[in-house]
Amino acid sequence: MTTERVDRTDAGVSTTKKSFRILETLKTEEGLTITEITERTNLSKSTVYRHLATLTDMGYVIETDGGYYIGLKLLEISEKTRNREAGYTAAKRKVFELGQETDERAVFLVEEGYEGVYLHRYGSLSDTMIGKRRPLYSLASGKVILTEWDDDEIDRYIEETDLERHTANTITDPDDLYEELDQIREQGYGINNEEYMSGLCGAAVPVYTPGDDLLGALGLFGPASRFKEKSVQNELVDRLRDKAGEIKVTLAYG
Amino acid sequence: MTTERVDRTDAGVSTTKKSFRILETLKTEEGLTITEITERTNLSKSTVYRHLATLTDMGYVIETDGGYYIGLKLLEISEKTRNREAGYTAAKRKVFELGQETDERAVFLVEEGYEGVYLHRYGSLSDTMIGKRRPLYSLASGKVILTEWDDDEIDRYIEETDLERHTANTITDPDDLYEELDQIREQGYGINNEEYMSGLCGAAVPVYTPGDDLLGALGLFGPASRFKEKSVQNELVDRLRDKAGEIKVTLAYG
DNA sequence: TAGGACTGTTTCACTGTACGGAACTCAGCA
DNA sequence: TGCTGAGTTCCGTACAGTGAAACAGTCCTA
Repeated sequence: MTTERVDRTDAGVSTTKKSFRILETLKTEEGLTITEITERTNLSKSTVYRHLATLTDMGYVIETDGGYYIGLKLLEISEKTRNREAGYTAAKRKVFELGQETDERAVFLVEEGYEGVYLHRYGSLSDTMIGKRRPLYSLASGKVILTEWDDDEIDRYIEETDLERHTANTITDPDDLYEELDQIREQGYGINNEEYMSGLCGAAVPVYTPGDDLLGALGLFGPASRFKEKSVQNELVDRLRDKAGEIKVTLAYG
Repeated sequence: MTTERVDRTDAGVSTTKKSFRILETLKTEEGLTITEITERTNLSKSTVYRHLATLTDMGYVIETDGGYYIGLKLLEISEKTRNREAGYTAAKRKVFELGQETDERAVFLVEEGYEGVYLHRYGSLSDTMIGKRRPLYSLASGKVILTEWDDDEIDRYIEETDLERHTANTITDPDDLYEELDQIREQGYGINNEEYMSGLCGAAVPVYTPGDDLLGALGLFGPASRFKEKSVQNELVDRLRDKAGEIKVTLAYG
């Protein structure tokens, strides 16, 4: 998965892994009891009890009405990552503006470990995508990020990633991907033509720092019915370009 | 170290604590090397190495250019907490609108463990407050939350909290706090009169679910110079009330 | 009201493992 | 060619994490 991954599974602390296994269990199902966690993790009841005691003691887990929940203290740690770059924070605001102005879903995506991670988003209230990881090759924003890498890096990416098919339109052939990236480079934006989920299209542009380093990708997506229109695409791309430019300017001149 | 630990939490896993100690070290200082973390944590180098190996293996920590960073995978877990309640997500949008419309800093605060935690915020790009914890009694939004508790709970809160003084205006006397809460209940909003940081004032209103449960508090804050004006306060409070109402409506009718 | 069926909590002996120190590799540099 | 200071690996040992089982509550049902 990640680059230059050395096999050091031997050197590790399995206790920590168990704690995180519990946390991840609580991520998918909140409000579980000790015995429920026990069933889901294949750990013994006393082990779960002890780990939860530690985690609640530290404030990372909260107990309410006999159910365990992930505490807000983790926010403090993870939020740090969302503000590592000043541009990330600037992007947050632009994502919001994009969403409000276009009434489409807007996202800001960055790469980590050869995957796309949503850092910011504007969209429906029911579902958040923040922190979710998606394959770069099947997203407009992901492909845009790929275009910024040099050839060696892209080769390595393709080698380590299997271009899994998600829809009929997913790019699964490396040559097709190279070609697609060339086109994106040429036109300056990427399009997702129902490549990750059928019925869902998107458009994205790269975001640069004042020093012209890649910060991430700014994207809009919505139902294919709307996004198929070339005129709609053009309008959205123009808007995306404006916002990406504004981020750069914000960073340069405060 | 020595024998005879007075730790009451005898049931716990200290290994997990060590892992989190490393994570918290990386929270305050990013990009540290193994030896730097060793110095800061009083753990042995091999221990730090082993913990980092596990954490990077799980993706919670990222190694780049010999420096260690907190990975975005923690976002996936912590973001869950920010969306536990549908209202939290609705509040996010309203915070943004408030910020845009008033050009002041806007926040949405909830309570956890007798502390106020910022869930959402709109403000300057340089500093994020999300996840930060503040004493309830010294914030407009915090006091608003306190008013919603019954007397027993407030008594217990005051008993367990020492009303530490932050500025000349901080409420440090329990009786004064009771009185203040009464006033807030009466007028339906809270004011922070430079009680946490001198020069900084704020206003806040409670946010309710359609079932009239307290969701959190919506607040605006800014320099005392502006917020001292009664007319300004009234205008901001009106706006806060509108937005709080909109959250309720959104939850009720989608 | 007793008893069953659940919880969560605690105890305890065992043993697996996390630990620290030291040895090792490796890179940069004088 | 050493020297320094990184990261990595090794290893014996202490001890902390472990699971099973016993214990303590609580809520039902009969």
